[in-house]
Amino acid sequence: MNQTIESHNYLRQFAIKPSVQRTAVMEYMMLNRTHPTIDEIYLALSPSMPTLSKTTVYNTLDLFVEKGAVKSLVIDDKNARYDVDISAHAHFICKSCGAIHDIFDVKPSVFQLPVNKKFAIDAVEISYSGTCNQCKCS
Amino acid sequence: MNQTIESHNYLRQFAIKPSVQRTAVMEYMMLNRTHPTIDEIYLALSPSMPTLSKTTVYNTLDLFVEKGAVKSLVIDDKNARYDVDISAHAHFICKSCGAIHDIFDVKPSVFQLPVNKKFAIDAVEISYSGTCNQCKCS
DNA sequence: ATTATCTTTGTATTGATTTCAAATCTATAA
DNA sequence: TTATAGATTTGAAATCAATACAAAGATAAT
Repeated sequence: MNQTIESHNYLRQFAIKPSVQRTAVMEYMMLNRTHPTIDEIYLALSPSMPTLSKTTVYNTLDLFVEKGAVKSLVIDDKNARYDVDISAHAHFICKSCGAIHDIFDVKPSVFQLPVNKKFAIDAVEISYSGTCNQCKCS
Repeated sequence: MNQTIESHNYLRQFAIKPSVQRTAVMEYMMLNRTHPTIDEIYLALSPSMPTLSKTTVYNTLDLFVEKGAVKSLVIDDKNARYDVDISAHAHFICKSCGAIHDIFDVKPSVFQLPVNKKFAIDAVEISYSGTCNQCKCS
């Protein structure tokens, strides 16, 4: 399968050994760019991989984050979210329905890391919140 | 006590009825600007208020956030954090020790909310992460 | 003083995440 | 091929922050 090969290669780029489980998780991330939770990934893959364990999904995402292949988001206070798009962009969470959306039209300078004498800053997360139109109009 | 009166007045400004518990929590927040967790607040007040319930601390902070007297932070994936400083500023979390620090020297424009057709954006949280000097040098 | 309302409390429950040891898989050398 | 070491996966149990909820207590108005 084409997608499988793509996720394979992507994993290799980050020095991640592509096991069946890891490839399936990465393939899911690449096809579903919805900032999924562990549970969503597990529930989506479980039918076609009945032996998959949720612990494996936790382990796998931890590894992906450690290797820099995906970013973990803390925007949602209920669950950890994961983003396969590691480019500089912000996120919006609808406080009503919980959906998370990308916000790309943010000035690049916003993502510049400030220099600080007390801390070595190496990452920034920009999280907007409010209500999405769908929730607003219902 | 002076601090008690101050927190009293502060609560009134946000239309929060100042009960004994609410005043104690707000007083703690004003004297300890360390972005405490629910547990930290509870453990700090518990000795002098033996009947205090942790549920009350949860209820109280929920109310404070709802009324706009404090901001809740999602920067820490382990616990909710609360900040009595509601002015526009960013935060830094040390991934080693977990401490959270204010970052004030961020350009004000960074806190401007983008206009978006799909969402009504009404808040932004800017979270930096890395390692603090204390952790780096030990 | 009585009643209605608001607030606090404690217990029980939920649910995400972690821990951990056993089982399974993979790669390589003998 | 077979043996073996190392890496990965699995499932069960434990942890712990957060929530739900109903009873108890406090407050304010009549």
